[in-house]
Amino acid sequence: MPRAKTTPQKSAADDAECCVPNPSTGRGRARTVGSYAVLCKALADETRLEILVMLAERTGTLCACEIEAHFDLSQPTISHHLRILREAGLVRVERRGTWNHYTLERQTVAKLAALAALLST
Amino acid sequence: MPRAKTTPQKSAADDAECCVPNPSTGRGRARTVGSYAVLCKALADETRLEILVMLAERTGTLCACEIEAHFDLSQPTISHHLRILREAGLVRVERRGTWNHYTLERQTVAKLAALAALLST
DNA sequence: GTACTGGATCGACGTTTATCAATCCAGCGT
DNA sequence: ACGCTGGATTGATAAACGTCGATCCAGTAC
Repeated sequence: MPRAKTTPQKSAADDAECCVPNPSTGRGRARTVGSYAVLCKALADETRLEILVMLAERTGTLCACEIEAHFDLSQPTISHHLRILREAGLVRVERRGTWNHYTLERQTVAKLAALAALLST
Repeated sequence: MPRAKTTPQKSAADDAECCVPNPSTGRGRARTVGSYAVLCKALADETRLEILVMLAERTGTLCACEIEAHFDLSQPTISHHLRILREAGLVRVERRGTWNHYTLERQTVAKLAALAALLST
């Protein structure tokens, strides 16, 4: 606990405080963070990041089978990653007949940029 | 891998292709991703995100004791999170006497913006 | 109808992660 | 020298995560 207030003398270092007095502690928007946590969690995997880069490189859509062909992972694993990306709002799926076409949800990517901006303030 | 690609030839479905022909198998540059994965992993925790927001709100530094006082977590847990943030290059620590002062490493935050830009291409 | 195929879901297994209590280390003060 | 204090390190534990094989479901083609 920051108990350094008991001796306010200017003994050796007057500013030997542990930190700045910490006023009002801007506790305000440090609570909106949960929304970004799920987003970052979805991005915190190399496979998922690579999928997103694949989608970003192609402006069009990409079907799941092609995504799957790009990795040495099993089909359930890719399906699992796509599910996480979908639930995070990072990709959108469109069923065309039997095949699923995925597109990047750039609106959610913008949220990542918003986080970067929030931390640059 | 029994699910090997059978390369759906034009059996009967003329244009019912699963996706665009997929030429050149763009396997190229989707490899830079590993660098971003560690960054996102460090961000993929609510506590760590909140610490970063605290640091971003204050332009100055923040000592570990004050960070610890903000959470209901034990001291080793906070120390663990700070370690991960440090190893990810997101914060820089400066030992002043007994206390450790942390500052946000905005250069690394810029890397997050770079990822957002990469995905917006 | 049956047969086939793209994809999701279900268990299960091994690894990683967040958390804690206990301990250890390094400065500071008397 | 001591004691005290801020922080890091060390196990240990429980939850979450990534991966797979097996299975199931929904379209399509025959």
